[in-house]
Amino acid sequence: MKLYKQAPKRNLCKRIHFYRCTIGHDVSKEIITLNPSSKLATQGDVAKAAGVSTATVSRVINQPNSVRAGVRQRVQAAIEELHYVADAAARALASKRSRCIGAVIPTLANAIFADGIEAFESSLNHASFSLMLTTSGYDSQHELTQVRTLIERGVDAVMLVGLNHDPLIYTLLQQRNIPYVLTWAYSSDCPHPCVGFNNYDAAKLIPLELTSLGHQKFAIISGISQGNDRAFDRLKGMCDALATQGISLPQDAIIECNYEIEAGRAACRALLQLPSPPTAIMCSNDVLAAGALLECQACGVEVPSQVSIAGFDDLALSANFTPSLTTMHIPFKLMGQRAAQYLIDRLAGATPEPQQELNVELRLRQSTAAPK
Amino acid sequence: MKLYKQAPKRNLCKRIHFYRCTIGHDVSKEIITLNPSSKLATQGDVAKAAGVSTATVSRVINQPNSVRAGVRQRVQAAIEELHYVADAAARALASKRSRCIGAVIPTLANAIFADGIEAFESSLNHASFSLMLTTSGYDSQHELTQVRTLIERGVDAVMLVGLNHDPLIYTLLQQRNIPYVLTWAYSSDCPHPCVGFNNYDAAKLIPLELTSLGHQKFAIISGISQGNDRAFDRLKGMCDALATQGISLPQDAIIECNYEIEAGRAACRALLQLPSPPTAIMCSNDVLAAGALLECQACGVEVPSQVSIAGFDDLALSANFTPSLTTMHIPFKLMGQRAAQYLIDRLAGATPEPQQELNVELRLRQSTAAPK
DNA sequence: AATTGTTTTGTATGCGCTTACATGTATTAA
DNA sequence: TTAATACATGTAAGCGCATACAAAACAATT
Repeated sequence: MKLYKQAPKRNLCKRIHFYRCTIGHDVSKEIITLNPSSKLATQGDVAKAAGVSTATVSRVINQPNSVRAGVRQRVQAAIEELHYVADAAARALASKRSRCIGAVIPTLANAIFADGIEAFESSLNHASFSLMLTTSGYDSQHELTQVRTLIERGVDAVMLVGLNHDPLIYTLLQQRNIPYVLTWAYSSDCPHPCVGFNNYDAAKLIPLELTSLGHQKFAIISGISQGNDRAFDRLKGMCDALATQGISLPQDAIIECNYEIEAGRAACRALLQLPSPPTAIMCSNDVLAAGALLECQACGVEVPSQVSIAGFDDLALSANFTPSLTTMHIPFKLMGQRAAQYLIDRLAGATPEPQQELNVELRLRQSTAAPK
Repeated sequence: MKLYKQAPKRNLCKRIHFYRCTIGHDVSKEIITLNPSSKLATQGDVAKAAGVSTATVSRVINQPNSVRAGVRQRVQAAIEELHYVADAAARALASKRSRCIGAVIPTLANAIFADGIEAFESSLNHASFSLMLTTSGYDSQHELTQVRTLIERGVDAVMLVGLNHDPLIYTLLQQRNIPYVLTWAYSSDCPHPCVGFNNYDAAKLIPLELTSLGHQKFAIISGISQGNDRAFDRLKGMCDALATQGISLPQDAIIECNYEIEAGRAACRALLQLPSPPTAIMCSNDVLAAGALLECQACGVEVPSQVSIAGFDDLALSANFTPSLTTMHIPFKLMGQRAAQYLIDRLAGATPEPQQELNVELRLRQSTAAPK
């Protein structure tokens, strides 16, 4: 009995060799034997051990090249010897730099922000910055609270998602001269530094593609647009592009809901039940599109023959559905890297390009086709 | 034309009322007018303004009850007046407490850790702690590096995922008396504080359920077990439980791969092509199970009639597939809350229960059935 | 009113580091 | 060789706060 129909194209997997690792395996090379009750070594201890002043120790750590090689090595040896670790609070107090960068994202759920944040964190790490991450739950007042918290924590810079924020946030940041960058969105006339893409323009591409396939009856499943400029812009982009094609959507063909798969399903269900159901459903996010697709599967509605579905964001899942999901691909990883680099450069005193637009790409896949 | 087959059960969505919010909308009530070039107010400024000493200002902030009401109000007024914000670095230096808690998780992708971390962060916030989040990429040496970084940052406590870590991590933490908690796993004989569930025991339930349905030919798609105790335990649990049923798996029926949907697909493809393909595929994670399910869909293999598929983690998506995915439900949110509470209590000087086991629950859904 | 005990407030030190400035040493040019 | 210069290192002053201890104010008791 061979169930399988098609030949494999690749082999991403490894065969197992298990029972070889036991819990508690030891991979360390170095065990420090230090009296836990004894005080931690300070810069002064290192200085004494190396026979130099604390200023020299500080220089070895912060500007190694300004110390002669012989002295530097002696200090470094003492640092190793004493397991010296600089006290971050003291450094921050004296230098006025915490080397921490704060970020406020709407949520960690759905992996919508995962790739971008992971790249952001990784880039910060490489530049010896740490990430202080908070979530706002898509609530602009909570976002303000979180920014306040980050400022109190003494972060050197802040990353935010979207263009639309309580103006007080900018006031607070500017007052303290804290660099910040907006992400997940871009606008050429944005008065703030931003790294992202134009949600409005990107969203326009989807209905244009679908009308060129011959669709006339549309519906939209959108995120809650109030307080969410990305959702708002995507929705407006879709509507405006339809308008250029002479199509205006009835109110009941547009549904706003949370970015949850169940919500996408429910919205799709409602749309399919309309007196005159759409032949194409555009979703402002892949989570919603996945919900719509799954709802169609659950109800036996054929995609794309009975209804076309398009998403936005190109999550990892989307290419793997059957039918695979047509969606807007966003270079999230690059976005995270660029946002991090912007802040790192700013903190280094440089003046990097404040508005950076990223290219998006409509990935046409199986979930969209000409209507019957 | 009515495409829709079944009646809606709920309406999670809101109708749209858009074009009412424009980018840059103003939701703030307070605009601070402060000379950006002027120095930020310090405790001394507040003290002067309120006619008290800096010690009193400090007390108003840290132990309000120890200050008489009248004085306290005067100080608070001065704080407001001057927009005083305490300097976190100075506080940390003087008090030896940063009120930051560090966490190292394997990855942000796939939302595997999202719910737990979000709850963790939220709980910390409520107790005035901030989260410093880093990722290890499932690499124990990188995890060690990240823990070192967190320690250097002066975090008050640390959260880790899994039971199995480089022993040096414990040494470093214990030396400095930094509380820590392990999560996403639990073992009654774990020598470290942990909040989680027994991956081994939980995993056993799945093959037992499937054998009771009559399955005899199994395959497993596992995460990479080396260096990942959760993956290892789940895999071992499944194998051991099968062994109790007199079933031993051939080597080629077990595939380890990364927690990526494409990897799950590829693994499933390979399994279905075996000379004697399984009637049940157990996946140690829902991402892999989703990949398996989607691969079956893509190839026209019927689930569960031709092959049963089970997952682990109960991600939001899993209940929404068609067929819906049988999987192990884990109370991730609760886990995050409990882990945070443990650390908060420890830092408050209490001695909370060091080992906390959470209940898991096998959610039987449509993707598993008796074999033909 | 005097005494004792309790609560509230002030004084002053130091947390551990960075950095401006002073000092000392090596290098170069004249 | 000497003076001028560049470079390396040391000295010492805070950074802004918490907190031990001292002092003062207040309350309770006699």
